[in-house]
Amino acid sequence: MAAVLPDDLTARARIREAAFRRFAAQGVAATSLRTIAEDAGTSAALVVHHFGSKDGLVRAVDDAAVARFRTGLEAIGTDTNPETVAASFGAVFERIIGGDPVMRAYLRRALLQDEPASTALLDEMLEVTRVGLAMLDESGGLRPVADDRWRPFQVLFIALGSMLLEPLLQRALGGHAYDPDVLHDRSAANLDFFAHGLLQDP
Amino acid sequence: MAAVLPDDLTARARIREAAFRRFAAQGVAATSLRTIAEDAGTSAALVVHHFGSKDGLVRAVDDAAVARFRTGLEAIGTDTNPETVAASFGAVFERIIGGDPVMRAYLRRALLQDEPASTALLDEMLEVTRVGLAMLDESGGLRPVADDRWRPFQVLFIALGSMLLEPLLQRALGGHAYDPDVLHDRSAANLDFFAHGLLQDP
DNA sequence: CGGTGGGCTGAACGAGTGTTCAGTGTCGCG
DNA sequence: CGCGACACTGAACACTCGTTCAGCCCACCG
Repeated sequence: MAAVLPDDLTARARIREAAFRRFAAQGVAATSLRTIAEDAGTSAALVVHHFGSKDGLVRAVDDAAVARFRTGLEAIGTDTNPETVAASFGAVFERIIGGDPVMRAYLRRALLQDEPASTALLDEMLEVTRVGLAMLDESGGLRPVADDRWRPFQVLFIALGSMLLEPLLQRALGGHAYDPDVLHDRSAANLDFFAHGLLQDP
Repeated sequence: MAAVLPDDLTARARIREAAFRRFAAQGVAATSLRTIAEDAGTSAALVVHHFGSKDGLVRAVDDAAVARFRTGLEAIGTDTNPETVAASFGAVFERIIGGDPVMRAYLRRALLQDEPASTALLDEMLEVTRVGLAMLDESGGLRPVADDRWRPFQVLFIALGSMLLEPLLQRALGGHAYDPDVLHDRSAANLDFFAHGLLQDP
């Protein structure tokens, strides 16, 4: 069951893309070079020829994924309107990865490991969240709390939760968790949650 | 570097425990039967003798983990005081797994897969969350919202986020994310978040 | 034209995998 | 005591893994 990949890519690019998909779907350890080679329509030896070793391939795939993610992040980073920032908090990462199931699966696996690439990605997300919160704070949009260390994490958990537990959502919703309609509803609910919390005022 | 395991367990139990730790730390695919056997102080053949196959061992480890988790859950499930339920929302799962780093790592990996055991665990967590929310709602503690489908997930994401991203927290905090003091502060912050949200009232 | 170099291959290697198997020791029961 | 049942072992099996290597093809350059 070879994955269908565009023919108009170099073999090197086809290999990297095939590896990206396999790593996302089943993890690095469970994916053999021969499987990747078959997906890419080449031989295992060519994989080594281009990337030196399996580790080299893993690094190349990681780098490409990080770069792809950063590009999406920069496109959003130009948005400095506090109100929009607040409204899109829950949707920021989802806008980047909402349309890319393979990327979501890849991130899901990457976030669990403590390899350099994963570490960098996570720290970056946390930083973006902190910057956004700081902007919101300057404009007086944030409710003061006794201990503000946890706010970035709370925001991040809500934003990433639907990605990390996508399979659970899929099951519980009985449909695609990243369907545009579903995503829209969820973002609205998250914004409401950020604004007022869950509990009744006493 | 064989892991230190109690001598007063049957070989079968030692094997299961060693497998539990290895699976949690490095995943199933990256763990060989010989490594597990060495940790348990026995031979690879004995692993097969007791569990039939590696798959059988995986299933046994999964079952044991699920059982252990359920036991913790039942101990909490008897608590029906609405106020306590609200106060402990963020800490419910953390109280079960807060003192057990191996269990946390195991869950972290398990939640990503869609094997039966992982699926059952997650669905169970979601169900517990729903029941807790329903109790809270009956006592009038929940703020009415337009779309309440997402509430259980929001609660679950906050509760599970610190476990799923424990390595990130560890890095960002510069200390143990499940240190009792840290855990206490985080639970308080989460309760505040649930109560009032993050944003300033207009 | 010959030559050079890079993309690319199949076959092979050694290491490690899960699993099988014949056989050893050691209990408890009739 | 004898005997079956059971826990347990080392050696071997077939297989897959990542990696190596000699060599093929073909575009490009002098």
